[in-house]
Amino acid sequence: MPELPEVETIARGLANRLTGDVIDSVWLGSKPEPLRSPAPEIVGTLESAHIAGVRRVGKHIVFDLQNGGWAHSTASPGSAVQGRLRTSPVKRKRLPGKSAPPTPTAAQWIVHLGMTGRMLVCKPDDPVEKHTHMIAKLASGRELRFVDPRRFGRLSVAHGFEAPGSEPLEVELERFVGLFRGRKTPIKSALLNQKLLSGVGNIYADEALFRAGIRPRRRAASLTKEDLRRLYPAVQEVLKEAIALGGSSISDYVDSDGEEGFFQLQHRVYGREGEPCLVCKTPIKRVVISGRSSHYCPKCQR
DNA sequence: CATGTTTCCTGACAGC
DNA sequence: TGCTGTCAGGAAACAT
Repeated sequence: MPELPEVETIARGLANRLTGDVIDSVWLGSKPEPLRSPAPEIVGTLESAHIAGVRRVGKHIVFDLQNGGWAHSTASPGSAVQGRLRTSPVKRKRLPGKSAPPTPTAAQWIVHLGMTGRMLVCKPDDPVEKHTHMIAKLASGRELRFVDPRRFGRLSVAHGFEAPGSEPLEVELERFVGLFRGRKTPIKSALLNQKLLSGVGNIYADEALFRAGIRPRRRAASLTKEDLRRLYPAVQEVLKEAIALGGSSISDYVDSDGEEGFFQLQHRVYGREGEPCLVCKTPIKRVVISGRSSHYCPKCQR
């Protein structure tokens, strides 16, 4: 399941392979769930667009596009107000005083992989996998395909896309501490809250809490400054180590080259219910917190 | 607003 | 073999 390290790995792979290419045409499947922007807007933004770069923002893959097929400035801000498309992450920041921008050439294509989403760089004659929801034909002759059996993934286009929460690898300690102030929710849930930190998922939340010696059910507000001083580097270290190993592969995740990550070999609590703690041999416990399975050592974590 | 619960999805797997 | 039920989980929707 792609969290920050997996998305980072995938985005890097896509950047290496796709930067400089051009999207010639786009095919969208018939399933509406993956689309978070109106289909015509996605197609219009992507077709003829030059891929200037690919990066990760939180758990999102962001394709930076230039010279899209549409003069995108007029994509009506009010048109998607209704119905199920209301939360399109399209945000527009117009400079006050400037008249209608003549040539806004920068747009972003945002891909969230959800649980089972994959971005595959294929040859045109590669068999099209089941649950393929999008195919972008590239000027290089290759195809970029979005495959997602469970359809928790999301596609959208935006201008000035920003994640709602702080980047875990960039946030400063003071701000990190402030994120949890006064929150009655369990620290595990707070770590998963993307509006606080963008990119931490279930695996790395459990792993970071283990390294910091903090039980997942502790109320966030109850953590001492000392607790948070341990949690802060724990989160960053676990993410960095995972990125260095290409992420974790539990079942669904494969990066854009089809390679699996290896960080799952480093998991100390996640998926180890009943197995001995690697530090003290106490059996690892599993509990459910806000519907998320959470793993911890009852002795090492307080 | 903050927080907790339900819902969306399909494939894998256990049990019969 | 084939069926049924359960589980996995990110994040939006909904309820409190």
